[in-house]
Amino acid sequence: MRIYASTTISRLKALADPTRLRIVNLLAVRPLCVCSIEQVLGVSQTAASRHLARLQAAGILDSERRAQWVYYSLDEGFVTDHAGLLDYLKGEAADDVQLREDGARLEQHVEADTLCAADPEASTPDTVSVLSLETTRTKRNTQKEYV
Amino acid sequence: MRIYASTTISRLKALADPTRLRIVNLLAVRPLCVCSIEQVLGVSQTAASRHLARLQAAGILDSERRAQWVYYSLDEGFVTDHAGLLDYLKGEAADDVQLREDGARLEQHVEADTLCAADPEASTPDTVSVLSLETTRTKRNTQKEYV
DNA sequence: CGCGTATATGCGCATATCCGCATAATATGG
DNA sequence: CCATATTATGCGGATATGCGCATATACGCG
Repeated sequence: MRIYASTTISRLKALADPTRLRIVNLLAVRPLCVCSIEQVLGVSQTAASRHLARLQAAGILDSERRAQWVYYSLDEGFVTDHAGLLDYLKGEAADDVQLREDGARLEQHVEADTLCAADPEASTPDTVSVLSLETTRTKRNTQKEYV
Repeated sequence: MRIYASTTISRLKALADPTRLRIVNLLAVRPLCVCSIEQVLGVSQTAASRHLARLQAAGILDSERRAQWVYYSLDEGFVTDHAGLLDYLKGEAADDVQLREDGARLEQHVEADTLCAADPEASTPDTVSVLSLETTRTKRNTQKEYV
């Protein structure tokens, strides 16, 4: 197995995949759990999990477990240390049909409140217990008909 | 063979390779012929040619034949349309040991005038004939002892 | 604990990538 | 035309990547 001399390479490699770029495009809007990403992008659970792991290994994403769900978000260090790269990608995304459609689809799900679980941004784990989230949506598959 | 939905992906894929990033790092300084790139980076002729072709296919490099030599340079359109990406890469290069060493080695070759052929920037093909280049260096292998 | 949901991972397969060797293609000069 | 130098490319092998299937793991709940 090859070890890359620079992590610049692993970052670029991580971003050089259509599905992973779509994921970063979504997470630039807001953190999401794995099942939401599956929903919005229409990719398999396996693919979503694997691509997310790859992006996290490259230092691009961070993850936080909350109950059964794992929320992925852009890594804070990545956002600050590689703002130039992120800005470039956002510019490219604005010109890309599929990435724009993904963003629109995400927005629809947010407005219709059809994402699999509560908004992770609404509160930090410290202030509100996971147990108090009554709006939790269950069973990933109940959403699949909407797609 | 897969066709990528967006050329953003092919650009990132092209850059997501250590040797190709080293090549872009050199060509950001000045255009170079294939044999000079071999010299400075210490890579095989095959590898240099293949990586250059990949970068050119992604729209990152441009090439111009002059006599037996093919000079590669950063594509003008790439530099203007993707300045953000290029700037990011330059910033990363400043922090990368190998890329800095490559730059220093290139500078040494330039100052010692040990590159394989005359400076392509000195003149355009229109103003000065190829035949007038007396400083042409020949036989790629004569330089190899210096490495 | 046992069950259901969400996520991660081992495995095999198809394909892509990277490399070196050999050779072809291009260009110059005698 | 022939020899030489530079660059490109066909080929095969080693490795990496992406995917789906099946299964393991983590978590909350009753």
